[in-house]
Amino acid sequence: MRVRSSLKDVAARAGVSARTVSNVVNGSARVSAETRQRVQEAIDELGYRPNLAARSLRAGRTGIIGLAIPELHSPYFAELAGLLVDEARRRSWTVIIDQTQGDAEAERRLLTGDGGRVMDGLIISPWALGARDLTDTARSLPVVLLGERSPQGLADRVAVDNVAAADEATTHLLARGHRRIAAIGLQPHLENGTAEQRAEGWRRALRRAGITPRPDWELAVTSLHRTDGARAMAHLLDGDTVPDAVFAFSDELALGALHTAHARGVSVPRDLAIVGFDDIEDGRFSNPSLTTVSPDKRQIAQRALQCLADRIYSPQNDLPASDLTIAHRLIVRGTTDPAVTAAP
Amino acid sequence: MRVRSSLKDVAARAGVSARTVSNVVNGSARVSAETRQRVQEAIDELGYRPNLAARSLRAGRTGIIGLAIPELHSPYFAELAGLLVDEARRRSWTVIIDQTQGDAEAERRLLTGDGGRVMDGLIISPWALGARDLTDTARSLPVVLLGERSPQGLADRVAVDNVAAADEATTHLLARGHRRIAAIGLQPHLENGTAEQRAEGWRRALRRAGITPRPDWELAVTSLHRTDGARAMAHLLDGDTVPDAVFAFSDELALGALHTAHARGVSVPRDLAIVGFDDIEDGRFSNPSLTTVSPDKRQIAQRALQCLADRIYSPQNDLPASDLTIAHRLIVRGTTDPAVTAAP
DNA sequence: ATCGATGATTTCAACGTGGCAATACCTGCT
DNA sequence: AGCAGGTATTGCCACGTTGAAATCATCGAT
Repeated sequence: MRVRSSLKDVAARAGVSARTVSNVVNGSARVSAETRQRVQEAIDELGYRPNLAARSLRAGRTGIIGLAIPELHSPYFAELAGLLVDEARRRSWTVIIDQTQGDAEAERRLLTGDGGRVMDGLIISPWALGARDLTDTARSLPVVLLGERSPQGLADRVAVDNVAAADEATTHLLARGHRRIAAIGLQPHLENGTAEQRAEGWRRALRRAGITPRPDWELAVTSLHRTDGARAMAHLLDGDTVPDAVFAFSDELALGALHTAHARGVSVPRDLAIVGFDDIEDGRFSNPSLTTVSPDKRQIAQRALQCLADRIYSPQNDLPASDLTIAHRLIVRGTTDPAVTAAP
Repeated sequence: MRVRSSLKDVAARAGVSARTVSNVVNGSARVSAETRQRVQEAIDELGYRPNLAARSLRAGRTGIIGLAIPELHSPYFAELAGLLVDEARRRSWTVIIDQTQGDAEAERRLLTGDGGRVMDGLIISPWALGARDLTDTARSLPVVLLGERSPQGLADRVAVDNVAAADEATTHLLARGHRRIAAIGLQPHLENGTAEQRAEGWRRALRRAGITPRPDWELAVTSLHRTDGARAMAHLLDGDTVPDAVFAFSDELALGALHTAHARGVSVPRDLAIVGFDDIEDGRFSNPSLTTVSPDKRQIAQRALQCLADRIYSPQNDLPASDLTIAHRLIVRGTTDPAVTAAP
């Protein structure tokens, strides 16, 4: 049981050298049809499979890339991870997924490659780590950052234009006549700047409409889960002035807010409009369905892998860091437009 | 840039042999405090990291296990994957995730280890592949099946008691006075037997209550997504007799059904009660929140990894296949009980 | 018959690591 | 001084694969 045959075994059985077997497996050199067939038979009979560890040792590459995300159970990251795994397979790479849980130590450990280096490259969506922490790693390993920018210009970056997208979402609410618009999702405790950018877009849109953003309506959250959104919404509803619209920095926050509104008997979108961010599957099927900013996730996956491929296969590590802006669009659904009910 | 130092480099710098450096790294032999410190300094200065490919080649193990699931973007699998990754890290294993998309070829390719073997073991949740296909693989690689049973007894299996759980869910609906109970989620096109087991539990509960299960109320779906649930619900509402309750074989199906009910103006739970299966996060925050069968996902992750560990570290591959039944419980929420509204 | 060219196959070495056994060194004892 | 009984360190090899270069065979042209 659990027998493993090597090139040598196959070679012995086929009566050729190990190198010839290697050539057959890789198609790397010319091999006569006759020999090829004989070798192939031996391979099949022995059930030979190449040993990837040996191959990697020789080649200096593993064919494995890492994906570091805060958590896999959150729909946005799960969807993104799925797309990345697919896209990686298309390039015959395997993906190792690591969850950092927004833990700075975990993110750092991953980046420094503690305990050994397996990955040819790394795609990371940093939360706890600031851009400066990423600098060292990017020097020794191709790194693509999702969302966060690397100041030294050592790693590529793929992200949506958060300010513009948030502005657009807020402007949509303004256009529908809302004036008392709160924002949920600030994360002052994290190094990550994404939330602040979205807040900036929200403020910008309000100011343009002649409205002064209320600081007490910039609601901070610990994480981006539904519970946090629910709690923030409850807080808003308990306030002296109640908003007539909410821009949540993630769909999960938005869905949590929606749940609280429903539980408190606040009618959405009549008494309260809600816009989310991410366009996760659940938002399409919530009641009412969720208006949201939809980043082109497939594009994120494709671009991130393209960046990685460029660096991994580049002879010198002299590529300038690219900063790719991903397309996004506002999808109007039931939480801002009463006319929308059916699922797409 | 992108320099990699090896044991040899460290050895040269510290003025010792490569073997001694190896000893320091692994703590495998006695090394004098003085030497250890000198070596450690050299390691730090050079930023040495052990080469895992070489280590694997030598040891015959990679420290990597595979996780094959149909799709990562589906919340149930995403949550489960997250738990498995966590649990694996606790055992210092890394997880490679592969999505089979319910594609028989993909599942088979993965199992036969086409293109080389990296994994020390595999946890697979088979859809397209029947149990018999799994037999060959399990002979050469430790395999744990999630849900499906291996007939030859070659692979371990971890699953909930689907029949009992479905029976329980249906009995709950009966206890609340429902009589016209439909089932959504049959998958006659798949080899996977899970759906059929849940259908069996549903039929059993109905019969015990003196009700003959209507075959036209066993609704088949292509996949377990919200859309499929929405479509099935629409079909039911268009029928001559309309059910007063629905048991959906997954939470996603249930949420899709809930969405359609809402869109059609059917009040849940007053006119229609709904029970799902999986206890995904979204169900806790839907409006109303979703009654569901909750399998102990953490237990699934722990047990699956325990099985794998047992086989990987077992000197002979002579362990009998274990068949572990995972605990589950019915969580009653808003879609069956009007008294429940708030999120837990 | 000899040479060159082309194609097919082989030999050699090396990637970085850890198991094994050998060696060097030290301490205390007779 | 010689020797047993440690402890600390080292050299050699193999794991399975592939790049580079060498060898062998074949065939057509001179």
